[in-house]
Amino acid sequence: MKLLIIDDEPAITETLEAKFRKEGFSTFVADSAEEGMRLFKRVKPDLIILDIMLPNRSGFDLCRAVRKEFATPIIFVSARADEGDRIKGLEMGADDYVTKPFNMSELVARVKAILRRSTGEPVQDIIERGNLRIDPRTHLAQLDGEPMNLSPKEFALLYFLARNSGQVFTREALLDRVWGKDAYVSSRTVDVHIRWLRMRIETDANQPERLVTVRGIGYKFVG
Amino acid sequence: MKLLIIDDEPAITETLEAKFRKEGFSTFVADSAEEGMRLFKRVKPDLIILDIMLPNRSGFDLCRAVRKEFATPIIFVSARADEGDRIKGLEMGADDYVTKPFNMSELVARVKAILRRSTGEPVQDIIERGNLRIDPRTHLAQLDGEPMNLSPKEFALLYFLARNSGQVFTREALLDRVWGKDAYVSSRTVDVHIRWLRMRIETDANQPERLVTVRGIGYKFVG
DNA sequence: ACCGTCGGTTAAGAAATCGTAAAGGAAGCG
DNA sequence: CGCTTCCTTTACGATTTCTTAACCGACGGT
Repeated sequence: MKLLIIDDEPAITETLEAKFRKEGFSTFVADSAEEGMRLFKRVKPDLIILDIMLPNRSGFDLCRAVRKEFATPIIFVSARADEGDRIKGLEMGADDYVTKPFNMSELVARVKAILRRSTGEPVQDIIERGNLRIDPRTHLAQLDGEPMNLSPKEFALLYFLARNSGQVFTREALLDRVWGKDAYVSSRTVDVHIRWLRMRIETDANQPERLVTVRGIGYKFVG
Repeated sequence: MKLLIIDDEPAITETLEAKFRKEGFSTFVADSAEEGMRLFKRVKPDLIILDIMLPNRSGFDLCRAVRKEFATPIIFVSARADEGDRIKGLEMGADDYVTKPFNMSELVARVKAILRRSTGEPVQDIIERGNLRIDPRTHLAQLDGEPMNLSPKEFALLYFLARNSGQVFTREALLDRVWGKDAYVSSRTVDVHIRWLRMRIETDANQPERLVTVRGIGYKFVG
């Protein structure tokens, strides 16, 4: 299990690193958001422990950047017990929020709980449907073994529909669950993304066999 | 969805049971760890709500025993806001940890969230009537295994009538419940849709056996 | 049998829905 | 700052679906 720790206080990072190594994790440390982003892309950690108060860009920005493409669990760490920050963090998709000074054992327990939840068997990570293979962990989608170059939204939409294969979703439901609950976007936007996906995975985009329209309802993945 | 509640305070279990039954869960109650383990093995619940403070063996032991073999989600409930317990609970594999007194609606929300994550599907809505099969989740209607291509209204009407098989509905009632309360259309519109459905599911459209007219009243589904 | 009402049937026009292309804007990146 | 990629909106046309209206036969009461 790989852990990415992003904090600019050496005292903190050293303590965390020692503790988590003892618990059997591989740890990577960055002392800025930029360095953190670089490391993230390179090592693709299983979880991020992120300090909000960072030089230059705040931790919020990094969280947003990561969440745009990946579902990697993020735990916020902050010196401020500010309730506003807490809410902001959780709204942004953080999986947990811990204020300094924190109990080290508690943090370890929370990390383990989140990892168990996010990597546990109920959620099958890699999805295979016919000649289609989607791996959310590496953010790689393949068609007949050939990597497709999907945009973040395309990927998220295809992954969601393929994961819930057969089930029909209205455009609104897709916006809720792929775009996010608070995305105020025209529902026709879904159509456009569906079209782009069809051009990639359908042999004949006029006779869709995988991404099927259910007239009056929405779309579903078949296969 | 089956819920196993393990707590030795009748006041708590009764409240929980009432609330979750109202939400549509099947509930099973045990007032000790031993009884809880017996019930667990027999009913294989989808989720366990577990009090830590139990006579004889503590809830921790039960959690460990269950987790040795099964991945059933467990929510801990405790009167103590003791940080040590909290950590212990999370470390042991609890999926959540709630301290008494707790907000009932919040607990329901957490239970639903965890179940959604671990099973991915809510309820079984599929209707089967003879050679007819209607699945609203995939929006697929089949006759002898062959998919019929129903329009949205046709699908909704057939699903409603089949679901309330045997019951007669006036055209107005059908408009209310299939078209919607605020639909302002002629009641004869129903006749037309009934005809289209008959042409699809009746062997002899002149002698309807499934979508039967009740003269002077309306229509009913037989089967 | 007669007559009034009810339901069956059909076709045409209206309305809704979807596919598609293209333009503008936002955000990331060097 | 300029470039690129990605996202969203919008408009128009094609197609499907819905509704209405009209006509006709069937049924039931008298």
